[in-house]
Amino acid sequence: METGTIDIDELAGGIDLYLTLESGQSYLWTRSDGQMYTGTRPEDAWYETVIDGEVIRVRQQDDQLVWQGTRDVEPLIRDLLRLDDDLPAILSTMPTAPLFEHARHYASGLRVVRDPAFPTLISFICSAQMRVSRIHSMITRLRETLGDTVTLDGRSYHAFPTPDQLAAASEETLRELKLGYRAPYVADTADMVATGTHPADAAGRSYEAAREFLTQFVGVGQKVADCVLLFSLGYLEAVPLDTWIRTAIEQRFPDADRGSYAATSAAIREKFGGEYAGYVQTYVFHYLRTTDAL
DNA sequence: CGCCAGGCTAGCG
DNA sequence: CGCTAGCATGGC
Repeated sequence: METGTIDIDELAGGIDLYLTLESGQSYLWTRSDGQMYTGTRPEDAWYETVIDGEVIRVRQQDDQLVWQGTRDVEPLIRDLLRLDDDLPAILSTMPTAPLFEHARHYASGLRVVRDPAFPTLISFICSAQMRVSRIHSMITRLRETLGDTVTLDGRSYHAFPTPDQLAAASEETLRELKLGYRAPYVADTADMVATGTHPADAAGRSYEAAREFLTQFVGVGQKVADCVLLFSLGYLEAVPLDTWIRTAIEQRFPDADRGSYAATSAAIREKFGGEYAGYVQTYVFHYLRTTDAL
């Protein structure tokens, strides 16, 4: 086992690990105390996952991120948590309205994640009409049932299934894992990826072309595509229009409602500051979802 | 019991 | 193109 630390003071804008991993962006981590998405901050608990075949354990202790891994996973952590992002610079693009001020203070230290593309694609296909905590349980079941097992220090950890592993599961199996009507979407999309069409191939295209590319996957509309672009492929301008943001538009930005998803999306992207509108949206989403601000 | 959750697809006009 | 019924599941 390798271990190490990352000084939070050296990160521009620091980090709040709890907010970053429990704000409904990433569903690939679990908490060693089993209290994920219960609204409680971990005290001594670790966040744990398997990425690229490596076990990663990380927790926040005072002014450090402490990590353990099957090898030196610090570069992996820096990549996954976007530790190189200059948070103050990004948040300085937030418009000056009370909603944004509240969200910025409420979620101070939250970083947008950079998760691997295939798990993100499947996670957000599963997210349709589903609460955050339940998306996490669905994805955890997929990992524990279908993914590789990797051990660290005598304990087992589970990777998200590969496209081949997920494609090999029947729709019936996926329904037993409580995916509901999303089971055939996941099965069909896993099959597409296993046979050569990869979501990461959306990268490099213009934002709207990348979004269109992703909608070829079964169960992926424009909203899910925006989530993949923002939380995996680094399109920080992508603003997913979910029910929370739609309610906020209705109540606070009614003039941004242009009817279609694409037109409303473009309008709200400007309302949210443009280049980093998706980053801003992630703060607003977490603020709205976990308070009674609406 | 009804309502809602990080929506999408297929079928219709 | 836009509109809508139907779709699983569990917590409140």
